[in-house]
Amino acid sequence: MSKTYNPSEAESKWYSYWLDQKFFKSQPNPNKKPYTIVIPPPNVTGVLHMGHMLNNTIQDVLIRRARMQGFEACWVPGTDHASIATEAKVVAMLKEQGIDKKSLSREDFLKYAWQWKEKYGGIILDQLKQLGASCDWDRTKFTMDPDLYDAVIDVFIDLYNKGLIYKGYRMVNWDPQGKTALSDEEVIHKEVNSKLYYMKYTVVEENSTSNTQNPKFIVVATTRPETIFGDTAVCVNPNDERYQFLKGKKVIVPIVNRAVDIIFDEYVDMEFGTGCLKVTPAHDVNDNELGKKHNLEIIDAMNDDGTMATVCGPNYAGKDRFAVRKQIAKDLEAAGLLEKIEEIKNNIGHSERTNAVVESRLSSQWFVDMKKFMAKNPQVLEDVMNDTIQLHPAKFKNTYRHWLENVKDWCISRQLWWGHRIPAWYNKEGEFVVAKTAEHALAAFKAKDTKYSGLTTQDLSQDEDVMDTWFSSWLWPISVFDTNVFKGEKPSADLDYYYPTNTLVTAPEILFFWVARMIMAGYEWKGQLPFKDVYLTGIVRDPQGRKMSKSLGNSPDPLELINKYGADGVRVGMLLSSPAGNDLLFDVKYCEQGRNFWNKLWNAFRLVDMWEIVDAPQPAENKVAIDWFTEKFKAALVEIEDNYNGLRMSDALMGIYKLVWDEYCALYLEMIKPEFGKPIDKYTLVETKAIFADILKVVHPFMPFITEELWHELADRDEKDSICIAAYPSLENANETIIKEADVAFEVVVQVRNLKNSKQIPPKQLVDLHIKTAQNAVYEKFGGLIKKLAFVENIAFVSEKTEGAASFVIKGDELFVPLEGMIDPEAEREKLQKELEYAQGFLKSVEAKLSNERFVANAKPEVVAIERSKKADAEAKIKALEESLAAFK
RNA sequence: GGGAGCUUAGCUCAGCUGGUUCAGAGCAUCUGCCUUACAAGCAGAGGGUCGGGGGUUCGAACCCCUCAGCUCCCACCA
Repeated sequence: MSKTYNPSEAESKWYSYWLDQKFFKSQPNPNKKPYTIVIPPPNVTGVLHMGHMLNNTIQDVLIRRARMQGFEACWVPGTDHASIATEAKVVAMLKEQGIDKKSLSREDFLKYAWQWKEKYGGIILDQLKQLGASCDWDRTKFTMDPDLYDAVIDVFIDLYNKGLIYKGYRMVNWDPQGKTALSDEEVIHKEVNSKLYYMKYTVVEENSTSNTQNPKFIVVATTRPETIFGDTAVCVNPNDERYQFLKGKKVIVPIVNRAVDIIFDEYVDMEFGTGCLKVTPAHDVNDNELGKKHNLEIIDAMNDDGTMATVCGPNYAGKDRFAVRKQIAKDLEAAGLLEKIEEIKNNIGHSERTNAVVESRLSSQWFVDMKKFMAKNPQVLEDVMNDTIQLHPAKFKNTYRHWLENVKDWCISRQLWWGHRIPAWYNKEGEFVVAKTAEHALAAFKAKDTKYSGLTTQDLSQDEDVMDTWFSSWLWPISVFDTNVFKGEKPSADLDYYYPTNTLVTAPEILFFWVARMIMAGYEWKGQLPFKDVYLTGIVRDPQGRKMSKSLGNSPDPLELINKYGADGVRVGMLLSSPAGNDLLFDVKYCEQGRNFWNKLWNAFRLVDMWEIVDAPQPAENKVAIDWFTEKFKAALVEIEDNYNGLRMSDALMGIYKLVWDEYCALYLEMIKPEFGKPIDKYTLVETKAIFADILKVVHPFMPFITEELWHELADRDEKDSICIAAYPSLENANETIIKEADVAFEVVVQVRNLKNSKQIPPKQLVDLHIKTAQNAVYEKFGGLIKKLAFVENIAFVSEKTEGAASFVIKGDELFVPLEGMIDPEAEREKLQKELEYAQGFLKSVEAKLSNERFVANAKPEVVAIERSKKADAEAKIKALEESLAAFK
């Protein structure tokens, strides 16, 4: 009864074994170099999706390989509190229970939020375990753990004290659904179909006696008629001939019936719309700039939830902005003040998290002064540009630079409760100090001025807002190891040892959100870069190239995939098609291929496992097979290593795949395989198992479970002897000679097999092989293997062409397979003739090159030498072919 | 509107500074095999004038120009 492999059983068995044995646990070890990865913390309440699968498989492959290579491998897991996303989920959950967030106190709301976090938090980490992720789980961190929370507060205070954080009343991106400010990076611009409304503004004539019967209008085009309540001017270009008559005039804003000034500014594009721009300083960034320049009044016409403000009057106040847009259009039409509506396409900002249409809104927010910050930390840009920090693929360097060179101040306050609360304290007059606690704040007030001497902590209230999630994640590579360093203390032993980390694996979408800012934080608080390599993964798409999304339902459930193909199969499936930085079109067929791969490995083991040992000398061809494979293995390993070093994970995997499938299974095992039921010599079996063990090691980072299973099947091992801590095979240069010789032998095998195939001779039917060559040695050395692989009975060296034989030419050697009666001489002749013509054509092109003086003079000597040897080879081949052919004449 | 990148076999992609192996890999396809490790397999085979055009060079998938198509990022034109 042959053994079978059950992936799910093996996966749970070996994963708990690894945990029990603490193989993933890491501590600073002065005798080893560290290899560190910090996980991009997934949302604490998230569930595993295909992007995580890809991302974490890559990290696990890297970390497992490093561990086997003798590094002190440390992969730190954790989760992110995801302020706005989590708060939105909790609000939705409460709503389902009939609870309105507004009815809750901050404390009560946070209680619910924490309950939610306890319930759903960490599910995703358990899912990662099913994938085989070898994280040091004892180091699991959460961005709102007390110490990490503290670190964020310390950082805020530190930056404030350094003058790098300021509070400002400014135009910010406002999410009316989340009712919070957003940073520029959280606004996604999408092209949408909009309407351009042409509205008539009546021109006020100074001389009121002039014809009121026939008032003059100017027409203003806008996509946002609902903001007319905030209009405080109409602007035209001073060079616009059409509107010169408006100088010093006022116009009446329709519906609102307010007279506003005409202002002139070159900002206005004469080509767009009518060349008249309504200016709404409270609701548009540009209008706001114009407002400042021309000293305009600011009228805020909208509430924080996107409904219209009371200033809009009873007909509109309290109604949603989009409803009012339509209503205004109607009302304008009714009043005869709407000239036309035009369909246009324009870009509208949407909230990254809630997808609500973002408003520009004036409000009081906290900002990080990025220009100052960058001036202080020029390495943030330099070290990426000079590859001290390497981005993979490198094309992202440009993107990175462009962003940094145009970086805007970072709005870090969010009008939410779930997050790190801003450590600013206000007195009743609204004056504030930044301090860690109310007590500190009180002291700070008192230190500022004696007029605060009567103040008590009761008089102080803390800022209601929390910070942008990324304001905690940017500390991640430091804060998972040490949080006191932000207080200005000496770095902990952990931080000193593990930092900087080695490789960060993440998505290009968060290059600015996260990667760039981690680099900033790294220099600011540790004086050092946070990682050396950044591997930017692509987006996982479906086979049609569409982004995987819940609404399309085109995303497979990762856990179902694991169930079906085994974690090993899915890991391989993810990486088979995933060059760094390119999107990958995911198809389950890759998982199938992955499953077939581990199945292949398993069957190879079954074969090796069933052989009985015989006490006999080792056959010569087995020795040759072992020698050959040993060199082949070295050569493959060098190539695989090179791919790893360039973080070309798919290429590394493909190298391993071919090593296992083509070289080890299809060739090596077939070479040494005894006849069915026959035993094998001891030496060969021992060697074969040793080779197998080395192969398992190389495969292990990609397929950890089955390799662990086979590691233990292959030999008796005690419980400390796991493949995940076994020493990775060392790199050695291969002896290319034997590899090249073997390639000639394999060419013979293929030719013989092909011959049988084309003549419909059963593959296992024995044939003879005659070889006409000047160099017998190679054929003698590999003769045994040729016989075995090609089912050849006798090999004879001949000096003349064999009659009645099929023939082929390899290099300058002629080979014959006598097949009396099965040969069509005419067909043979034609085949040889064709080959001859090809070879002659080839020779001609080589000769043309060599006879070109400029080639010989200009080309590198190596290149010329190569051409010369090509010429010699071609000539030898032609000679052999001609001889073969001559026999037919 | 600015910037980056892509176009190589039916599909997904390699091809590092122009010159062995330069036209490749995996999958798919076709042919023949249920040969006791594996049909989730074995043995073979076919398939591309490297998006079009022009140029530089002894030599171009690779460098330059140009045209066409696609993708992504950034950006406040109502």
